[in-house]
Amino acid sequence: MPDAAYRFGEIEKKWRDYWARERLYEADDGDPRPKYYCLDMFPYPSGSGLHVGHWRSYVLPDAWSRYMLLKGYNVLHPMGWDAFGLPAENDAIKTGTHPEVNTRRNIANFKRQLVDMSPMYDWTREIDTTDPAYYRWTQWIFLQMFKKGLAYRQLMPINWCPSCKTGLANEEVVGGTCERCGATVTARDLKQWMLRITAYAERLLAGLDDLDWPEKVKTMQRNWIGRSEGARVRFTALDARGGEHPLEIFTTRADTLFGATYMVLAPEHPLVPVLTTPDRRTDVEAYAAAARAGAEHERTEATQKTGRFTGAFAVNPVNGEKIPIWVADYVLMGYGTGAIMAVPAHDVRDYDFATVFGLEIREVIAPAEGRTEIPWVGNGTMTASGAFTGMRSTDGRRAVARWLEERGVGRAEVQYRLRDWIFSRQRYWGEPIPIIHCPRCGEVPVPEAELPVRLPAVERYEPTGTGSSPLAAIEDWVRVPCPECGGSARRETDTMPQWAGSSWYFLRYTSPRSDDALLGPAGRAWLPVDMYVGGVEHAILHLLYARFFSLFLHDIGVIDFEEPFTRLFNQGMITRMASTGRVEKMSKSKGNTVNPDALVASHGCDSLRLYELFVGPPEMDAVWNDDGIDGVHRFLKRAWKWVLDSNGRWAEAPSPVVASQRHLLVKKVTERLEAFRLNTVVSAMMEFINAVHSIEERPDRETVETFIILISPFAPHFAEELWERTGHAPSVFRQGWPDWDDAHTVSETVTIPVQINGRMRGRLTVDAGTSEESVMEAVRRDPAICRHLDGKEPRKVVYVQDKILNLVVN
RNA sequence: GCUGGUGUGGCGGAACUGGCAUACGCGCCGGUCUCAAAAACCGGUUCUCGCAAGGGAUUGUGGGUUCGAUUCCCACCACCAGCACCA
Repeated sequence: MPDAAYRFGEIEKKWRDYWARERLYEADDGDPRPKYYCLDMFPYPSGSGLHVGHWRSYVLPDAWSRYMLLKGYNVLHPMGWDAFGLPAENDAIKTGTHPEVNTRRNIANFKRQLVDMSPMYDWTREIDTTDPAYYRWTQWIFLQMFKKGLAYRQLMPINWCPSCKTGLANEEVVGGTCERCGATVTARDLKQWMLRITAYAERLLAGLDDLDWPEKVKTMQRNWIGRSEGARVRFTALDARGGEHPLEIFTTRADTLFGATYMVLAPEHPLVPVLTTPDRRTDVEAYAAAARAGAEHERTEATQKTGRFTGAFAVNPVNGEKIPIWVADYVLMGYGTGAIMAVPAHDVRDYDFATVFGLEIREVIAPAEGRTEIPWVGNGTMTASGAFTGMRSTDGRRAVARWLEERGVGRAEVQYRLRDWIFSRQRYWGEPIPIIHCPRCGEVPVPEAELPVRLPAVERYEPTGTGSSPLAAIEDWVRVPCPECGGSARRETDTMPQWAGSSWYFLRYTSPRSDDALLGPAGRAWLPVDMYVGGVEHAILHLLYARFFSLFLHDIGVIDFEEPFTRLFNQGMITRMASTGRVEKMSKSKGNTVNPDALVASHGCDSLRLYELFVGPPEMDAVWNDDGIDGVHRFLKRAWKWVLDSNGRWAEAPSPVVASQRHLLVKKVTERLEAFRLNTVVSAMMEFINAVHSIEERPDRETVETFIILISPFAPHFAEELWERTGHAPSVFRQGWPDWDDAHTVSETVTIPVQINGRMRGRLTVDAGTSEESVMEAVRRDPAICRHLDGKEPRKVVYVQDKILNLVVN
């Protein structure tokens, strides 16, 4: 007599061992079934381990992968470690433990916790970005970019985090603070490695159109790339001695060129020292120096416009007018040409500036009918604009650009907000940049055969703070012969940012042990990724970089597609009600985490998996409820009992009610799963158990089998155990996903709500397909409904067969 | 300011294509079992008037379309997220 109790602890261990032994999750390169690649964003293996919020992001793709497996796909569902990064390094500084030791320990702990979830990861394909066999290829990609001129070194004013003592990418600066540590970012001039992502701006933008991604993420990327169409216009600036200097600006509003009443240079603009007149030099230089010292965000947060007049003037090419040249920090060197023409009548920022300094405001666009605001930034009709007067501003923009081009003083141009990617980090725990600096040959790539350039052992992990990484102190590592001339040369000591390894890891899972190529021969068939699941916090950074790497690898023939992630799904976060009554993100730093280990012990892995799905719509944030898991646990116990109570004593055939419940369940679960409405999948199964429970008849074998297969992606151990106990050989995951027949999902009688003047007044149970006349007949025989008619005849009868009857009376 | 999202019971949420609002779960109330408690199981639970039968109200607010609106349209409010002097 088998044990009737639901002993989840024993069951879960039994099947986890079985699946591992049977290698159920290993994806076979040669499998003839159609492939399906379902990818989770791989984690940074932090020391603090997993909380129930992390679980959520892994349970959904796992349930989806198991569903695809049951649908007959050859599923690849891998996992790995994004293990370079500052926490391990900071820990090394504090404790002296080598980051590698630390990282390995954290990975082991993280993996143990992940295994507790019973995801169907193919662990034979596990990768680790800090493994030299892996980062060899990260370095290889860098070298290919270097050879194509896409990686270059430049002295740049960069974002510098004084706490992390390293430069940051623009993408890593959030509201003027360091994304990692929250310190205020300052500006600093350093020679930096850059990746020319801007060369791909147009393709990164265009590629978004066809992706099955959340619109929100696509919009964020579009905004980040920030394409604007406009014109480059050459003014002529005059210095104090009458010398002429071309001064180029970018504008999206060439139609307002006649309204330019002054010009503004960014404080860093090279013409500032050239143009400033001697009497103003001290003042202007002080202003420019102060502006440059402040970080960019300080400039953008200032409410009051500031600036200085250089004393110089420029000539407007359309009318020969001389207008004053100012310096102001509201113009940024990093966008366009670092100089603008100012049209205060039609630009809010120029208007604010002109108001502060009393500069001329000249209207050249007549606003739309009836509007009188100044500044008017919309379209309108051009006025006081020479030959262009009377044109609509949209046409005028093109006309002016053409006019400028004909005279060689301008042309139409597209600008992007996107800037090149600052790729240098002055830290230890990252991929060494594989370049050698030779005094004779310059920047020489490390020969590919010598990759990887391994991280050397160091004694001190502290960043120097001087702008060099700790690697600079290892003389015998730094000093190498030049690969080209053999003379003495020095290694590059900067390392790559954490984003480097994650920009291409999804490729490597497909052929993780390939030694002679980034992508092995079996790899291509798995790609691209069919479903990518992860948090929306990577909407810009990681996803843009990964797309950039993919475009590049496509162009050099490594892969044969341009977009790596066909479909993207963003999970919501798990939040928790704080004592203040506010909802906060669940995180270690907030101290509000819920530990899954305890819940696995008390309720079981399957209950927790189910609750992670049931907690709310997957794309939205969800508030964790400590008692919520009790509900799904009770459901599992009821379902368990329902199956085993009739085990071996099945009904010959299902009653019509049970049959219809079964087909309805398959339909609901399948449709809701396809729509990613996982919370409602769980409730559909609960409703089913409630329904068959109240029917109080023994189920037939097929109904029970169907239920077990349907629940298996969500509660795999539970399903596998019941599958075995009901007399099947494992595994339930080798079964096919059941079908439903619509003929069974509709019942023979229907209950029709009866409304009178739109208000619910009763219900009628009739045969499906009953005619209007018969229904009206039934209404007349029903006194409870008739009394609401007040003895009157309906003025209008609306009858939707099998749906509703609405009677309109006056 | 711009862009995107969200507003439904005490709480998380459900509602296919315009057709019974509040499924499912939590919590709460009552019951069974127990010396007792927990667990488990059974029943109830939008608000409101009413002893009841029954009535009325209700999907952020105000309008509109419709026999009928959580769903479509217009205007507004609140909250959340991202971006923000990008010329």
